[in-house]
Amino acid sequence: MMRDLYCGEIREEHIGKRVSLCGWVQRRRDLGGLIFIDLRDREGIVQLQFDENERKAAFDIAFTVRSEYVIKASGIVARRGGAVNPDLATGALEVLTDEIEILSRAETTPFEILPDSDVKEELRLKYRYLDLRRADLSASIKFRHKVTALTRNYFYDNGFLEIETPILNKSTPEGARDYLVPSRIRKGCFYALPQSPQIYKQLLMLSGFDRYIQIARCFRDEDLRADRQPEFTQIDMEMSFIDEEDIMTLNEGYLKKLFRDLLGVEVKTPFLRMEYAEAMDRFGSDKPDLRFGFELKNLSEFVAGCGFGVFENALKAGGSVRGINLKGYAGEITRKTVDALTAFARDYGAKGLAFARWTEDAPTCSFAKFMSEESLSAVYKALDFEKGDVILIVADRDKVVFDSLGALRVECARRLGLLDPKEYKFLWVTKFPLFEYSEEEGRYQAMHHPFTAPLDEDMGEGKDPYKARARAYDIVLNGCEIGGGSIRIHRRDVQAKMFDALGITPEDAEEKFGFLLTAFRYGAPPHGGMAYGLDRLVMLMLGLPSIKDVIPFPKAQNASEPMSGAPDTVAAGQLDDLGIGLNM
RNA sequence: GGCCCGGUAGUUCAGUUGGUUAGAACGCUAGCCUGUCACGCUAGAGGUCGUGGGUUCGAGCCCCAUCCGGGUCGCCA
Repeated sequence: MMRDLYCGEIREEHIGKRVSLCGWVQRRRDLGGLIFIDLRDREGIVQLQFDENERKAAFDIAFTVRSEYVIKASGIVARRGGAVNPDLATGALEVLTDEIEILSRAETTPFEILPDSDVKEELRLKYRYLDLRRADLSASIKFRHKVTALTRNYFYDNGFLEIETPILNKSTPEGARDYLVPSRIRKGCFYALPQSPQIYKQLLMLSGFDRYIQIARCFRDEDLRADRQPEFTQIDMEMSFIDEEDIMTLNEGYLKKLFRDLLGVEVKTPFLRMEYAEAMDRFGSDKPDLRFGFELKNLSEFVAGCGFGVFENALKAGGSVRGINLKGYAGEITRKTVDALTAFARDYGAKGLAFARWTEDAPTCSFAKFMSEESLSAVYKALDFEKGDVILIVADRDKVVFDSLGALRVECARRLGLLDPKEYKFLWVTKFPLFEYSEEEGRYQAMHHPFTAPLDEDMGEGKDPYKARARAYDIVLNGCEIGGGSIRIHRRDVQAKMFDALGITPEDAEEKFGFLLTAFRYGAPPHGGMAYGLDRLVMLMLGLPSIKDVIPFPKAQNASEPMSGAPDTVAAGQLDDLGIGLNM
């Protein structure tokens, strides 16, 4: 029964040899007394040839074969009698088939199994097993395997141990919503699925496994996006007796090897490093895309008392006025485009967009008439505004200014075709704020997580803890956060201060994280680590628009799985076993 | 929860100002064809225009409601 080799593996060296192949019928071409079948398996396609005059029995079976039938075929490999197909690795060869067995018939599939077929995602997900037969999707899944294999090997070679952490965990309701799993043995109690293996990997450090790696499934019950699934995979690592530099250097080596071996792309190391504050100031984002310019300029000092109410009010409210210059793109960024960009900026909270466009002798400016001439020329000068340019300005709270301008510079680059998916710009963003204020909750929250160590220089007497920066770092690729991590707190007193600053009482801390705090009593090494979003990383490497394209069985936007229908209701008896009653 | 886009044959889509029997391509079925590879030629089958209501002599098209899908903002320590 066993095949001799994969269809896509047949080469010149097999000419004259007899082979047995198994696969799916991609296409049948019936020329009368001659039939060709393209046979497909996971490694590719080869052409089977059936000649009525020479091999009548096989020909008669081939006549009845239809698309997606599963067949076994045997015959002699030969050079093609007709033209070569340059699009196939096997394009100069064919198998003169004398034996064919239909292993399974197939109904007409709901969509054609073609590499470039453009089918609604809903249908693709419902019949995902058919979608996975398509060459482009199956190539992505195979590529993903290569990434995980290389990843394991790289970290194994560097002394890392792969260790599994639990899936059924205690819920620690900081951060994202947990997926909960009811306990039958302890009715009324719930496990939570891990949002990350964070606490367990830290405990592994306390246990002495000083280099840990895991390719870990993680779960977050939040809304989906093109780059966000409720169930996703992290490349998760942790190390002891190291600092930021050690982790960054090791991971630069990893990414360099990953991109060289799997994409043939040489990336320069060390990567550029930029503090969070600089990233925000220059790019309005903590994950700036460095493939293009359009940097933000702070115009606040030039527009104080300028006469334009919108600008002045933003400053009075403690905000800022900032702008970008789309240098030389006045031709492409038309007035109509500016209107579209204004609508775009509104999505990010901006109330409007001040702009100036200079195509003719003098600029067209949306705010010149409200401003003193000195202020206007100061603004133009600060932005280096010249003929051929378009400038866009937002005045608001800093958060809105950064969010909207940060998004605008990327949107403009996208519209101008400046985003080359084959260009890879890596960046470490460092020294994130330790805390961020949540307006919804009315309190400070940990920006990374509550186990992140503060910078030594930001601690101590008289320092405002809420201005402290963290020993946290993100690795950014082309404007996308592909990973992040931090040096962790390994001293109980510092951890206690951290909880105190977060408004978590010692009793709450004990209740939620007591086991970790207790563990710190018995000798904790300095440690830190990071984690990559594997799905995003693979998506970016392949230049694909969605992580669904690199996940075999992804969830749809409503977090359901269209093929199986999960999530679904369960029998009343199952709920009784769990002591659960529904209240809907 | 907000905003944007979409739902017409198995698939991808077109469908004019509201007007005769809703079209095309691919796929499917049958026939012919010995060098195709997106084979070709001929013929054929295939439709709850997402659903419900309304306006109208007449609705795929207009109005209201609703369901489903995608993207995005909020959200995602």
